[in-house]
Amino acid sequence: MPELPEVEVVRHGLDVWVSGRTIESAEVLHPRAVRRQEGVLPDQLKGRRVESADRRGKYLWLPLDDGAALMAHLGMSGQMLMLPKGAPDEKHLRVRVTFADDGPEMRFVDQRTFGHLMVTPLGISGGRTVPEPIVHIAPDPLEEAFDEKAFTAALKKRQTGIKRAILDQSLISGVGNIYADEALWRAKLHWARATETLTAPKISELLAAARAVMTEALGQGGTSFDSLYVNVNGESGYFDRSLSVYGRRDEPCPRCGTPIRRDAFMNRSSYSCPTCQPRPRNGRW
DNA sequence: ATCGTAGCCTGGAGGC
DNA sequence: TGCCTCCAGGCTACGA
Repeated sequence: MPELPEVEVVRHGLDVWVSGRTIESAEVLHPRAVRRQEGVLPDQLKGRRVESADRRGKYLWLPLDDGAALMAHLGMSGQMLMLPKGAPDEKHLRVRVTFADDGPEMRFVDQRTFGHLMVTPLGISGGRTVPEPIVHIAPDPLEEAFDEKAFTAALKKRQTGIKRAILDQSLISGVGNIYADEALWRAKLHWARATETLTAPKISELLAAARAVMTEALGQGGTSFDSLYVNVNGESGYFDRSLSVYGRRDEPCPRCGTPIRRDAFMNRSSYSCPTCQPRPRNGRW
């Protein structure tokens, strides 16, 4: 499941493989794979040169030489793959982009179709140039532009639980269910802890934990539970071995040995240690 | 404005 | 064996 570290691995791969290349054609094989302007995307891409590959949170984009950008969100199962021309099509191939040279083509493959591509103008947000549709999302914690004081102030104003808050991309971007659980465990915070009860030092500790776990995951190529997350060469990451709580129901807490619990949360799961992360008396869901 | 939830989607796992 | 239900979960739309 691609969160910030996984998307960064893909971004880096695209930067290496497509920067400076000129797009020859684009082919859309599934209508849901392109949002807003599926019919014109091929025309918008044809003949454009890719400048680089950029990212904020879980969004990545390729700035183009006409000032627009090809933006991608991988959703749950999206992959960006580089493959030689003529390689057999994947079962869930959604978009194919070919280049005006002999190098590999770029493919957007997505089993569950939660991901999408889009050609969009660029705008300004948080001191950076980003695609217009995502100017509302906050900087991610690995960005220079991330403003810890502003984040702390905004967080304390929220009337909700801490996990719900850090999954809100308008407060902090790039954190998904896996790294939220890992960061909360490292900071010894229960997911339902009311945001307004957190002190600035505790928020700072949580942020440091989020940065640390995501940086470590990046160093191991990201987290792959199944074949759904892979880099541009189709290779899995192996940070799943280093996860402390996520997906480890009933396994011992690496810190104290208490069996990890799984709670239902927002129609999905939260993993935590009952001893290190006691349930707050006045928690919020 | 703020907060919380349903629904989108496919395929693997597990129950019967 | 095959059918059924559950589960994974980021984001948008929408209701309170």
